[in-house]
Amino acid sequence: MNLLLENELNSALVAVFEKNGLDKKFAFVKVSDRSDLSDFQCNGALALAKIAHKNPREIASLIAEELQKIDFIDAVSVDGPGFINIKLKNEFIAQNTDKMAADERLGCGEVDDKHKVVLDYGGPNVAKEMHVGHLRSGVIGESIRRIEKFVGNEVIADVHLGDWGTPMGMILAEIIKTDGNLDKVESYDIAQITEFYKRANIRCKEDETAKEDARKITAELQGGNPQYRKAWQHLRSESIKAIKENYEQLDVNFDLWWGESDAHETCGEIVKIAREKGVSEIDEGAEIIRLEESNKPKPPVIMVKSDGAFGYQLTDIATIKMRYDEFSADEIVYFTDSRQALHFEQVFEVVEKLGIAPNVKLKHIVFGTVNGADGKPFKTRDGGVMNLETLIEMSKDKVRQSLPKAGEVEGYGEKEIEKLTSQIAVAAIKFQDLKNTIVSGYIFELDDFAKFEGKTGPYIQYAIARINSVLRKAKANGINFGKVILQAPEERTLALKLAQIHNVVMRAHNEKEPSIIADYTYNLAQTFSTFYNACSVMNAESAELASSRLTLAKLVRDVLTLMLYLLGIEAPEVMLKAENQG
RNA sequence: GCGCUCCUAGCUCAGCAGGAUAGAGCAACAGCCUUCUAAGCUGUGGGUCGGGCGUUCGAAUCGCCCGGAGCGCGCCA
Repeated sequence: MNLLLENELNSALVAVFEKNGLDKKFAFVKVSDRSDLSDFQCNGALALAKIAHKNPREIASLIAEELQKIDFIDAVSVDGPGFINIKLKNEFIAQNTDKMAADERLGCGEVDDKHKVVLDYGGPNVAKEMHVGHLRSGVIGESIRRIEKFVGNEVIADVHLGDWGTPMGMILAEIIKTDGNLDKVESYDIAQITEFYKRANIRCKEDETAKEDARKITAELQGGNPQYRKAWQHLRSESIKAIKENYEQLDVNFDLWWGESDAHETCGEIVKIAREKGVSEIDEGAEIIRLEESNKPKPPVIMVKSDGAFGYQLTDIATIKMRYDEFSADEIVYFTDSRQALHFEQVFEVVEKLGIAPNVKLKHIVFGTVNGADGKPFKTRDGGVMNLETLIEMSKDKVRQSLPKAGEVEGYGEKEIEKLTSQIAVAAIKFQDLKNTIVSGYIFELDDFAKFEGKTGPYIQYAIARINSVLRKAKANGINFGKVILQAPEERTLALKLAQIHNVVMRAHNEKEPSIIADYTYNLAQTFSTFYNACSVMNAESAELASSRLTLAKLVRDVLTLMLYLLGIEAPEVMLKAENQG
């Protein structure tokens, strides 16, 4: 059950359209583009007129006349070429607001076709430091995970580690080159492991024989060489430990910690299935599957490389089979940047060809890369990428400057201040990322992740903190929650904005686009701030009005808190301020 | 060369199942703290929506062409 104001309007419109023999496909309203003229508008008359070759204003007038009679509608007008502008009665909006306040889901409905969805995001690699390039996938994925759950779907989130490719052979080769053997591997921590990887990476770029060694070791590792396996286990578990720390700080969560290596056995099965179906062939020593090239040229999928190791596409294909077999997933969604678009096109096509996951919806949500000022994927000045840890610390430092020191405020010792710092810093970072539409990517500006004014996470947290403060004061002054009365324009605007929640969540869900929620959340916080400035609770003209405003304020707080939750952001109870601040 | 994505205010971006004066944030400028937290609010200035052609009563939104940017294109993942 959702509490959209549009529902009643739409069904009223359908009745009017049917009565007049008009195609009810166009019988719907949307939030008005002209809030000065109306709350909602219906553009159906324009579309109908085009088809029927009639005067749009005539059709619009016909509809408007019928709408006038409806009791919850305040005013209807036909404007411009044939827009139908509708204003609702205040009492109707107020009642709806009361219902929202009483509803535990705040007026937001669930999806009709609940299903099971596997989300594949994060995708960190063993032995590689997590950097800002890893931010988007994790942050977006976490938000989608929460949205999916909230709308009623069953969700399984898989981090899907990169733990099975040539980089594994590269790092083992590098360690052997340095130590002469793998005896010391288990004493290495993540910093040392990362160092080895960096050196391996440089070496393999310059030295073809080093690359050759790495490939050989990779193939043997995959083949089951016990010595390599044992060393690799250590690299893997050390990496996971470090990765978990990073994700924990950002509140990015997973149900599964699968990796490419977990698909190894299934990879073998896939190769067999492909052979049986006769879709694979040997070409230049590799076992490949050719793809349709009718619409555009596409390289074939290399299942088994000429050295016997599995190609990375095969692990993704095998993983889909596993998710289908083990979880009977209805939908699998991947979140990676646009550079992997072709990869997933190929993978999905092979899955289809082999029939290993029938009726599973496979989606690749492509997002833009995090770019530097030069428009290319972000690199720091020294050519590296900024690691995630540094970014978080930097943002925290900025937050600390605006907070009181531990002990300065009663009840806020070191632990509490540190928690506040992290909540605000993480909000700044995540919101900064999430407010961008997925596809477009963004320019990485270090300062943006430590900004707390304007369209930022802390701005929204601040609005929530102010409401909490009002609620505390109201309680102390004996003001209770009451029925919503819409008197001031700021109250009305706020109530209308609140009523959009269901549509916002559903759109974000359908489009897999958290920025829709981010945008709305900021909008609502802004609308609230205007209301807050104009409509005092404590000094309201009457007790009824004070109670009404209190209900509105609390509802706003609850909606904002829920929206932040869906973005993966926490809302602190208070936002403290350092002495020297404002 | 082929394919994908993109080009909107000084900067970073929304808007794009065609519609009424193209919106935010930042930056700039002018106001607002004996009144519920000024991480806030109010207001001002700023745009030939990359260029052209077309479809349409109507195009930032759809189609084609051109220009510019980024990414990808068989044994890296």
